[in-house]
Amino acid sequence: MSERKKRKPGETREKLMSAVLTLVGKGRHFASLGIREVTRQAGVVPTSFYRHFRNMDDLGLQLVDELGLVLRRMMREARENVLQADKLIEESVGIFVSHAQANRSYFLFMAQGLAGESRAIQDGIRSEMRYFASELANDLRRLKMVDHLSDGDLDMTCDLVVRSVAFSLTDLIGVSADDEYQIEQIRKRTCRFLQLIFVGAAHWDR
Amino acid sequence: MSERKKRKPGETREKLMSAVLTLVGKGRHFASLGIREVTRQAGVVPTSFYRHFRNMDDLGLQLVDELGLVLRRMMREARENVLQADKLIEESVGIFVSHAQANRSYFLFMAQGLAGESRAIQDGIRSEMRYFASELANDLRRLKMVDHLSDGDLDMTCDLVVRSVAFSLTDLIGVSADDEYQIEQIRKRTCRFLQLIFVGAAHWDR
DNA sequence: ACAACATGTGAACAAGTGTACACATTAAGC
DNA sequence: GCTTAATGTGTACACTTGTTCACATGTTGT
Repeated sequence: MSERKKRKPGETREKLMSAVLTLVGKGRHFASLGIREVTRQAGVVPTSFYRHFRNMDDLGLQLVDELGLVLRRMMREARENVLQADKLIEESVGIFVSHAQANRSYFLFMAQGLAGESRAIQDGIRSEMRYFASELANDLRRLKMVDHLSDGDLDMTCDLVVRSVAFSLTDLIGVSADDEYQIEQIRKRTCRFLQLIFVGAAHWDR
Repeated sequence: MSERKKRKPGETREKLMSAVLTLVGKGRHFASLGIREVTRQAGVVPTSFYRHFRNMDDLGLQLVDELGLVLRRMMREARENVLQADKLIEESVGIFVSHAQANRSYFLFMAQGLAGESRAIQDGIRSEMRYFASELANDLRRLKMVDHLSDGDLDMTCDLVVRSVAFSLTDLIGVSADDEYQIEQIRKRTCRFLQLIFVGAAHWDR
């Protein structure tokens, strides 16, 4: 295979997907976007859309896949940086918040998709959250922090943790991306939520 | 004032608002609805819309107000029926789930609005949730169940409770309205979440 | 070099959109 | 009963929408 010429393959595809993210980042809702609007934002003729996607839901599903990559990157960074257990929550939530800012549009899209119009996208995002929760359960087991919990109870706990963190996305929506004070408040509150949950888990028995 | 004739005042207004709820109940997202589509569903000519609302966001805001009434009715029913404290969680979650089924469209609209396109609607729904959480805190204080918690910690706990219940709305979206088994699963899981949170609150200190 | 293919483009269409205006009907107040 | 305001209706206009088609261009494999 030789080196690529002027136009990289899949360049328009990327432009279309990031056009959606741009519009979502500007406050638009995915469900209200049309093909023409997206192609216009991407600087491409409407017909090009069909070269890469069958319809908007198709594009949304591929965005969910990219979202999965973003989440995995975040998870890896958390695993590398959270070494000692005592600051586990603070570190993890901090990494989450900074990723949510760096990839704001992806997380906005995620928050929208959970109650969005496309069932397939809903399921995709829910599936990503389940995977995330199960990985979290694995990590907690490995760190020997939850030996007294049954597998089912640990899964439930991690599910609740992931949900609580995900819900804080709706808080982040409400503040402008550079309002450091408000973001710090959200970060602290999310930490307290998780601490409360882990205190509950530590005293859970039945 | 005399009795009303054929056309009740505000009849079209109601028809428009419930037309939106009908469409949302069918799986559509509020952000993707247009004036013409709503008036068509309501069996009304497009121009009538402007007699009652300035635009779709205006209608959405008035729907948030009605949602507030629905939530208050639910709260009243919970207060009447939850007498003994030992079954507090089961009873409350049960009442929530049954209300969420009876007013499915309202709660779908609520779940959508949290990450919706209109900032005003987002804020409205968040405000309803805050009110709900503060009322819950009052009740718990009155029942003498949380004497060891400071006001701030109690507020946080109730906030987390309300969020967890609200998040289960996104679960209810995913199942058809008559899938009793799945709904029962969601009910049980939500109960466990709340139990875990309350165990955490019972052992919370600092 | 040439065929096969993937990708981008412009014009075109029918259908749907938001909104304004003038007009009809009804309800309420004097 | 008459006036006034509120509410519903039909028409119209300028745009936007999704989608198709025929065609141009560039890339790849042989």
